[in-house]
Amino acid sequence: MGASKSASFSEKHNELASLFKALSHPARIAIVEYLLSVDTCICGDIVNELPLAQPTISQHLKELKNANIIKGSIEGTAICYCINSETMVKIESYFSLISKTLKSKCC
Amino acid sequence: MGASKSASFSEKHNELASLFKALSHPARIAIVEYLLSVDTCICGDIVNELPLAQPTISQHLKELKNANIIKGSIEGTAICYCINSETMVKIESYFSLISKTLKSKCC
DNA sequence: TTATTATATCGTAATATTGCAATATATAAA
DNA sequence: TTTATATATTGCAATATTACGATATAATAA
Repeated sequence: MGASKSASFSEKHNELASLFKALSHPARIAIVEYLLSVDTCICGDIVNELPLAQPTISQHLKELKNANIIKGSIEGTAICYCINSETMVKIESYFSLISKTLKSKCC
Repeated sequence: MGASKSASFSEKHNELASLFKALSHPARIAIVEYLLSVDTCICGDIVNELPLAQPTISQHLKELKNANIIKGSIEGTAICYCINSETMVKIESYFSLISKTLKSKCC
């Protein structure tokens, strides 16, 4: 058989994996970095920033939103996306803990 | 068509995406956390720690090694794996920078 | 109401990932 | 050398992801 024995793993491990999966595509990294680079959150022009068709970008945005990496709110005809800093801080803390744990080790 | 327009994205975005892809499976998160939890790097028993067959785990270990998340060295019959702290620090720095950037923003 | 514009959803083809049985490889022990 | 043990590789079936044309939805403008 193949694919997805996720039920065999802990909730925590599955959640972390989902979070990283959302960041595991160059288009989604590019979206995150684009949102970081603009000053405001009015971002109706993501489609013009990436070499992908509109439905594809819409799909990537949906995945980032489902993973709580970005937030979107309706702003007239456009939708205004921005980064969810809570999630970013959460990931930062995770790796900070890992670094700390590693410092008290042999390797 | 489908899958992988990675050539359209920057080297940096592709590298980051690969790194997160390596962490995007619960089994691989479980491996990383197991390696963190043991004191030494002598880790010939990863197979017994996870609900997956030996070839599957071997494959996951290979992916983590390719992404520089873990290091492995031959230790007699067994192979001794441990976390590559350099990579972990690198990821931590990336999210630290993101957090900092977000602090100087409106949202 | 009828465009126009921005975004989402559906359907589907191409491709990638996951998991494992079978098998190969390599080292150590007998 | 033979056997036992640990890990890697191969091949393949099941499943998931990616990309996009076509189309739907929703809000504003004319």
